[in-house]
Amino acid sequence: MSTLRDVALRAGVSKSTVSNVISDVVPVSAGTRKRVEAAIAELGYAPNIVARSLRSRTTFALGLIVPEPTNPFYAMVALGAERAAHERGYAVLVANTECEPKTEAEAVAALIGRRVDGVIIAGVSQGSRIHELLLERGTPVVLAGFGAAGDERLGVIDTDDEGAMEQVVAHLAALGHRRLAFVRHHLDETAGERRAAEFAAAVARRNLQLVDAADEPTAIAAHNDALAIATIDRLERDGATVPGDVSVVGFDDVPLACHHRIELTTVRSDGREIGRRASQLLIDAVRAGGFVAHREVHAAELVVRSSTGRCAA
Amino acid sequence: MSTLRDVALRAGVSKSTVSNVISDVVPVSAGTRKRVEAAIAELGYAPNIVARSLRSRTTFALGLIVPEPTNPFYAMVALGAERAAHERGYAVLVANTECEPKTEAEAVAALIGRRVDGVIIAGVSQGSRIHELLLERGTPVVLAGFGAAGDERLGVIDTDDEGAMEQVVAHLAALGHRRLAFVRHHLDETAGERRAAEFAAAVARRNLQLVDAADEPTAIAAHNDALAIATIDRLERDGATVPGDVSVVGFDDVPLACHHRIELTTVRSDGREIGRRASQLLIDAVRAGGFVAHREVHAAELVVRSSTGRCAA
DNA sequence: ATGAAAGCGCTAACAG
DNA sequence: CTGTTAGCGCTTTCAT
Repeated sequence: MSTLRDVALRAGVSKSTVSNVISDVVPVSAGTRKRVEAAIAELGYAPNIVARSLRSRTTFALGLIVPEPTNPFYAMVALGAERAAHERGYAVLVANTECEPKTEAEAVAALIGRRVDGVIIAGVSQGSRIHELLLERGTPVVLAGFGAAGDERLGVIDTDDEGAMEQVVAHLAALGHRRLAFVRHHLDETAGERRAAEFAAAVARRNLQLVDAADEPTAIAAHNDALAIATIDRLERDGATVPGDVSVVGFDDVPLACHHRIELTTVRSDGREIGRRASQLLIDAVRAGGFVAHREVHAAELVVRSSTGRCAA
Repeated sequence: MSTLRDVALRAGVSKSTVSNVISDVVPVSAGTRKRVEAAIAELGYAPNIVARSLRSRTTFALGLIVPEPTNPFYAMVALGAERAAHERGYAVLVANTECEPKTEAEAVAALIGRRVDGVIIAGVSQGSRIHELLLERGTPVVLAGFGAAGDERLGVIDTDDEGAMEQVVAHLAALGHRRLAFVRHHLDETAGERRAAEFAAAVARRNLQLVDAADEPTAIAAHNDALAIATIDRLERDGATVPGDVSVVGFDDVPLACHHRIELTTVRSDGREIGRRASQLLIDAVRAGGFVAHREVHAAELVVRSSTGRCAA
């Protein structure tokens, strides 16, 4: 593997000159530039980013913490974040935590060791303090797809759970439902916490009844589509019909939600855009040498299909 | 951010001694070790992996090229690979290519620049030569979840497409189907190519008819579950029934395949295990300082559900 | 416009 | 068992 030195020797110039033609910030005469470029091509030289990182004290690498890679929503967030990062010359170190606090801690330690310039967190276990650890170290952090109280230095690209749950409950109320339940994922995600709370708040605003899923609700909202579909499965295996006996609403609008055998009423959120935006804001902050310190909320839209219907009760 | 030097100063020892207690390969007296560990803890010191990489000429980082992060199968491969890598202290740089040759090329260039110790390719566009580029540079490569002709130096963790397609066609033939079709993904994946070929071969072995999907087959096998489910959708929207008029078989056994409204007959493959194994073999090869040069085929099992039935024709 | 020299933070001989 | 020394490959003043 050839180095700057090899290229310099071959082109008959100094290392600094080669560095200058590559970085293209200090002027270089047309002639030497040609010679250097020829040498680079002949040797198949590729700058060693590791050495550059050590010297420049920035790695041009971002960390990405994903709670459930299997959930298409997070896959989209990761996709958007990763593509946007690469477009700007940043690499992405991915850590899938499956919401296990131990794995989260290890992931953060690894990212710190590798001196990533910033970290995108797409989801964490409840009560996790990993973002604080990072901020304390001076590493900018952006939360993608969920919110968090607190630290001003944090970047937050959030989904409008409040607005979404308001739409969901309004829709169900309009269909005559009065006994509503919310089902959450088994994983300890912070996102689930808030979404459930917003649902409960919307239910309370309308003086409807919030019941347990096992307690014969006429409508159930799920934390995500996978869970909604599993809920339909369970209900129908138990002999109930959807939406005849019970209406079900999902969240995310995964590709399969529109399948005509499912026709899931759900909330559409644009994971890819959230990921892209998170990456963009993070890189802007890194370049400016500061934290992200910015919050924005992305609208989520209710998509009514056939898993919800008039309340029979 | 404190460095080795800071720790050494604080503990009143040399940098090498600190390095020795960290790497734990050269013996260090219990007393100095205590003092050094105390200093590390007090300073919150975390070794700079970038510097270590530069010096040791290995980055403890793997590249992972994913064609479609949205497909749960690839998500599982990525999950398995990433977790196995982290367990062994390796970081993972992910590049989602969406099977675009240009993106693939950029991803490989980025991985080379960052001097990853090895690369896992979970899928590439047809005719891609990126693995050769990597091997030429001396970087070990393993293909996860698909095969490729050629290079002895390659590692290949493959799915048994031949056996799988044999099972699929045997199942369909036993149900009386004689006009069979295979539908592929729009993306130019190399995997799709071979699976279609193995399907065609199995059909030919039984003297059945291979027809176009538009040409009224009584059974359709799809390259993956998403496609199979989309096919069911299309058929039923067009007024056909599944499996009444047409039987449909998928591939992968994604979580939703077993939903009772879908009950997709499909082939189960263990993406997570394939990813895990790919990582493991790659790291073994990296440590041994050579290429992977190993192929293995993971069995895939037909799971019969209700999207296939007796041929009505 | 180009070159010489210093050093990012670490590991690895080699002495002692 | 511990310290000294010499770089890994690059960028970056600072001269020239």
